[in-house]
Amino acid sequence: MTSTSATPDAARTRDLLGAWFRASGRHGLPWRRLREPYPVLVSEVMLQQTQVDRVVPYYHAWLDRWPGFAELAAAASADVITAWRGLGYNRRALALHAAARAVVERHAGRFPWEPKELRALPGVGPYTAAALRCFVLDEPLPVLDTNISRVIARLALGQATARDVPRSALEAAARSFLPAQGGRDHNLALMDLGALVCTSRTPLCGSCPVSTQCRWYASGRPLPPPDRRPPAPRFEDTARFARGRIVDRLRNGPAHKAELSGILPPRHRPYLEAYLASLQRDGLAVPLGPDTWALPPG
DNA sequence: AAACCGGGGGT
DNA sequence: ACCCCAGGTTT
Repeated sequence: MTSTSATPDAARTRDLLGAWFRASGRHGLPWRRLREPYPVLVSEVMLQQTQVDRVVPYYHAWLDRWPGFAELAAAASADVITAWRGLGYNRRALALHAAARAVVERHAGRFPWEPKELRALPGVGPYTAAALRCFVLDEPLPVLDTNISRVIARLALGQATARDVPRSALEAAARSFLPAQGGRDHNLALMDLGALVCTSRTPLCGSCPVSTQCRWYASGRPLPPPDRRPPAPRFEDTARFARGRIVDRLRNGPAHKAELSGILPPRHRPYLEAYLASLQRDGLAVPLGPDTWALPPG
């Protein structure tokens, strides 16, 4: 069939995508094309649910302070949490710290590339494990982040979003486009296309290098089915907001419970004990005395 | 499968 | 006001 085919041609799609990537990819990102696992792991964990532009300065500061697994493993938890200020999802900082210690202590400083051991590192799930092997070792693997998932859902499956597509279907479709060898530039191209052109809200199909291959474009870009989740509560009313406030105060040093209560909106104050217990469970706070709390020293 | 986990920027 | 983001872990 021709360009009116119902399904994209894999080789043609790869070629068009590759040419676009060489001309328009985000080649300036500092973690691109590095072949060592440490800086790539740092970038990947920082990029979990945090946008690229905000990660860049943190990435540089982090590598400057802790240039390798050994240095990070030797750091104090409190310093790691403090350096994470502003990135959000503070448990990721602890995971990265614990992963560095696992590499040093459990794997004798040798990065565990075997999938099972890789996935056992704290903070390394399906995406990050595939990303590390693909971007550092240049292996042809499906790498399904939110951007690539959306591109594959549209291009290969004709869906407006990846929301209702089973992961197995996304994997199979992504695999069908992979080159026989390599794969780093291919997946980076898909990722950049999703970030720069095939965006979630207002995709720029007029500027898309693979619109002629796209099933979603060919079918007139049908809208996604309506999302029928209940509306989320105001962020200021969530435990996440209160926990974030507490951790941010502890970054300045130990604090008495009365002060911690004072920095919370009144609506949260009855739950201070519960918030502190959950933070202690997560390793983000420890009691110093009966009523004084701090970041974990270890 | 669903809930939980922060914060900032874009629209 | 609402959406989005180089997800992972726990239940």
